[in-house]
Amino acid sequence: MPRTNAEVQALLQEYADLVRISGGDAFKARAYEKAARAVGGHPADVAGLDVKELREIPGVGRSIAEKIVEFLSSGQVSAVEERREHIPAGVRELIAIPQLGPRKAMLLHQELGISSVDALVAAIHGERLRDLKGFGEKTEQNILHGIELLRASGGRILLDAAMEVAERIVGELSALPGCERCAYAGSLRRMRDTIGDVDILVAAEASAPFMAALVALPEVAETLAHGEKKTSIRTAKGLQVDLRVLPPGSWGAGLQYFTGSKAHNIRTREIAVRRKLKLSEYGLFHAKSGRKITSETEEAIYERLGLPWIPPTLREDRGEIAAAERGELPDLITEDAVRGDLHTHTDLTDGLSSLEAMVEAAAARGYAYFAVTDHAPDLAMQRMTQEKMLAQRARVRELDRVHRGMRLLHGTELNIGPDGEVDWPGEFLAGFDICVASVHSHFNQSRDRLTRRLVRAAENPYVSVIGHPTTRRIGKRPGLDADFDAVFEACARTGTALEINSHPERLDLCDDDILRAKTYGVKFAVNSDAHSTTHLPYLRYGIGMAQRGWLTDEDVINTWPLGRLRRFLRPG
DNA sequence: GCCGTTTTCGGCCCGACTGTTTTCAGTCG
Repeated sequence: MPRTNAEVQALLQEYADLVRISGGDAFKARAYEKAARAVGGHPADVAGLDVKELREIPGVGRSIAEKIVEFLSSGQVSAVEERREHIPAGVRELIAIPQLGPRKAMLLHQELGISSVDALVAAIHGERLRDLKGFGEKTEQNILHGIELLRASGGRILLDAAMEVAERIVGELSALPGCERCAYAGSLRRMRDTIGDVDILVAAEASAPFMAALVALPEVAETLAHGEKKTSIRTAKGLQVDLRVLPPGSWGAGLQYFTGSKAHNIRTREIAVRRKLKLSEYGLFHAKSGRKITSETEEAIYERLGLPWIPPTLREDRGEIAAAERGELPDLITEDAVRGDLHTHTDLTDGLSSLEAMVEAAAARGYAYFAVTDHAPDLAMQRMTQEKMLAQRARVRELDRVHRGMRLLHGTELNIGPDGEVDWPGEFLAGFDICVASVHSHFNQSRDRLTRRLVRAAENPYVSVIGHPTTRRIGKRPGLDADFDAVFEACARTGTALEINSHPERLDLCDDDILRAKTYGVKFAVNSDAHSTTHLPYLRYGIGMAQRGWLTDEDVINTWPLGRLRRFLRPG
């Protein structure tokens, strides 16, 4: 997504929140929210568009277009500033807590003067909430639980947000004279699902110009350290970025060291010690003489430790060293190996892009096949009908004839009901090329019931893929409390694939689940769940998760040729 | 605030669940 679009999206969303908190017109708030989403999913950069061009974005009318133009020219919007004056930023933070919405947040502020999460926790412990109208003991407990959840992410941020910052900084620093190498390392290079801080490495003779360039970046809110070897900043959004400049000869050792994980590095250093060597961020040395053996590339360092190069996504001390020693590292799936996306939406339901635009964007990514899987009617807000689905199918078949290089599959994302049932009867499901089925409601059922529900969905002959199986939303909602071993076993038995949903807020299944599921012999599908053409590239994050789960092409059905995929999708 | 093949007003995605009420407001997907 272009950076400006993301900024405008955040601003419009903030305005929507502020309208809601101040008790303004709910429809007005919704209009801003809708426009925020539309700008976020708009394929072209909004920077440089005028009012007339902006109004062509669906959901953006005169008033919002003018606010966007004001933002583009001055960096702020007076209407937003005005509302910010009346509502402390801390009050808006409160609505990030699950179970706590704008009305309750405003009541807390007005009645108890609460304007931060900390103050809220103190008020709950002082049992001051239960006297408010609409609050009770149970509400206090729910809010506390929500805060725990929010804090469980430990201030870590989502993978895509960190990636965006890191790639932009790497781009800026790479362009400076004297830059021999530049890359991000750390948990971002290992593609963990959330990121604590961003580590950036530069190989250059002189460090000062790079340090100066980092602190001068526009998104820097605070400089935490500014030295010769290391400089740290914090961005306006609270993300810490550490920059280290290494002598070009130490590049490989530095990259290996700062990529981690800590546990992986401990293992590699132990191997070095056994070989009477010493490994540090400066290189691999003879323990006794201190003479340097190598430091220029990661490959050379691993080689001198008697190991093949280990992909960063495996460096978690989960058996990768032993596998490397035996020459049994998996031949990991790559994004290039993916032949098509099997879970995407259009503006027929809650997507932002038309069918035609989604198909164009998929073709541009070089896919051999592409499935359109809009929501089924039990997600009531989508107002789906059989007639709408059949009309879409007819259009998909037409487009399929036009796109000779790419086969289009017509599918749907079904809702797994409270007892494992899905939206439509078998006769209608038989008409789809692919059915993904996902849980979208009743998250708090008992463990037994949730398990039976998912198993029953896997046993449905028309269901080929279980979408975002745990339904977690990072920092917002934990995964379902079900017996997933039973679910994985059922999927293996019935030939139902488990999705690796690539949306940065989901990444579901996550790496640990994938590793466990794989032991049952399950197949997987790495999908974007795109709701806009701009979301199709999310696939890279799902691929990261799949690599962290040690998956190969063979494990993932959407790397397979179309014929083999179709046989897998066949009901039964 | 947006939108329009019932078009410049009067609708706006709908339904369920929870915890608080005693007939409903707030939150969520």
